[in-house]
Amino acid sequence: MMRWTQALLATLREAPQDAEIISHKLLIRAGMLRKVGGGLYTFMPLGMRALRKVEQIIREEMDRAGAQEILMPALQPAELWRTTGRWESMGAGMFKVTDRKEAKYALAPTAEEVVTALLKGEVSSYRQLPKTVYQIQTKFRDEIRPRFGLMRGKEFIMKDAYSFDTTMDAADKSYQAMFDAYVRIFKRCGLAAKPVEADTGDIGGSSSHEFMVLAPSGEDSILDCAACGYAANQERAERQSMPVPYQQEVAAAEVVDTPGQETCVAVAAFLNVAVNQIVKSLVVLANGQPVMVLVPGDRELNELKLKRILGGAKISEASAEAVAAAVGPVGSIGPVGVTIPVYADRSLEGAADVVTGANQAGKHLLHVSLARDAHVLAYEDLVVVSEGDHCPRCGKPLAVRRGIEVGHVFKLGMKYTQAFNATYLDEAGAAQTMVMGCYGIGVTRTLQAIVEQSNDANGIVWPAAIAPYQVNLLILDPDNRDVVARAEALGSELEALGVDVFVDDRAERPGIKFKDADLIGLPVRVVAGAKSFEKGGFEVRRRTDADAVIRSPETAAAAIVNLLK
RNA sequence: CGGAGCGUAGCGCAGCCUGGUAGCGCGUUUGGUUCGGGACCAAAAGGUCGAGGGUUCAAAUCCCUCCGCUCCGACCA
Repeated sequence: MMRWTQALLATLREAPQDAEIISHKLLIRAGMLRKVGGGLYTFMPLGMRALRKVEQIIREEMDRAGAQEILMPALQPAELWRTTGRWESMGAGMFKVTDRKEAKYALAPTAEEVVTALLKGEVSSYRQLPKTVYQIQTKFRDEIRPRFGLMRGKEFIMKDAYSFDTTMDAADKSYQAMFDAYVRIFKRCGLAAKPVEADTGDIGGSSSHEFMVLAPSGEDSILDCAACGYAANQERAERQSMPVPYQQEVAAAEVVDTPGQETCVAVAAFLNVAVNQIVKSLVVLANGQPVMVLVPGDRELNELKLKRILGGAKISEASAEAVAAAVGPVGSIGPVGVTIPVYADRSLEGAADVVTGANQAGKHLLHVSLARDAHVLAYEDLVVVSEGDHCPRCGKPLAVRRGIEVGHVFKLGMKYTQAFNATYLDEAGAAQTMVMGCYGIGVTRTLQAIVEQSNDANGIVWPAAIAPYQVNLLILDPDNRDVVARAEALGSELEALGVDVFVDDRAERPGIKFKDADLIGLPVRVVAGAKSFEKGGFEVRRRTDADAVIRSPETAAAAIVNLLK
């Protein structure tokens, strides 16, 4: 039984001005979180208890899925990172430190290298596989912009798990086991988390899913098909491409003056044609070499898709000078007559009467047939999928939603095990490379996502499984010995039944206690006061209920336990 | 890093434009009246005005430099 008068707890009537989203404001106001610096927070006692609840659920489900908990150091020798080349490729996102002997270390942003080196040493036979290990540990990332409290911090707590298998098929099973565990974890946390297809990013590997909590404040966009259940991160989302309508060759390409018209919208208006009759030509650098990409004039290029098509090449923006040197002046470039490689979105396949830049300042070409007038290396899905596009599976329109990424599962294949030469001997005594998967949950982010998804105008509404305490016992007349004695008796009875009780024993007016109880958001509020006893006992109310119910001292504990189920 | 804004008591803010005693609300402490949805009265504590430099008789206020924080874009659990 924790008593407020003894707790390190202060609620705030107003939110600090640097908190932007509701969950951040509420965690600060409810005294659960305090800021230390940008992207750095202290968990106060109440917040700490909620965090431990999330961790415990994760532990239980990881263990249930057959994973084993370990703890690796957060300080990782640079040598390990050099083995995979990520010492360089992680770039500025990784904190690097140097010891007194000038040896370099990474502050763990993740642990593929450490765990792969570990399993390489521990596993030598197929008989020892599969193995999945996990840890719950502080991670460090030098985020360009920490944001929204715990949502994106420089330091955060992550559950990271790693699976090692003999074959791709076996690895798929391990992946599925983790996927299923994630579904259970987020469900037990009271979160509606949606698995969506995702890009693998710098971690690499063949496929991955993110677990997204839908929220307007989320940083990711998700394409969602209500008809068939397809869901994907916008970075990854595909679409059924509808060919642009201009399929008939009508005339030879013809140069027209378009003075000062540089954007697709402007050129379309100037020439009095639809924006999607304009072909948007972009030049980007792939591993430093210029490449042209064509998309319909009303579309955006998805650089990640281009990157995949180009075999993982580093895509970067080309300067206006570089574009001018490669093809022509920015604002008037096009694929006709260029010598650099040209890729086009699938929807442009067969486009035969479109407008492109003429690679001369202030001039465009009418009636361009891509097949006749340009040399397109490949037609691929290259655009950012947006609201209303056709679902790649069923063709129905897709909706765009915002999401908070709370978990991410990856099939890594042999990217890391190959780099470390992490092999085992198969039945025939031949060395084989282990197949790997990795699985992350942002624990601190998950905690905040729970608050983001579960609150009302008065404060937090903790799901019972995560709440720092289950019961908030308000003693309205702390000077009344009889009231205090009966409240204490109920508290002890509840604790004996395994219910965590928080007691507001402050000498404050009732209104203040009610407001604070709503703000802190424990699942059940019990009021003990002279008035409640006149009415027959304790007032019991769930955080989500409109009204309280009177329970006699004899029946209160059982009734409360029942409410918590 | 690019763009925008902010930095004055624990929290929320005013004062700055037009230089001259550092203020308000909440919170905190003490006393009193109150007491079922953020009471009232009285008294009090609490401030390197983000830092450094400059202008000036005089700087929270004007100028310069730096630092920190927040928001919008590229990174990600």
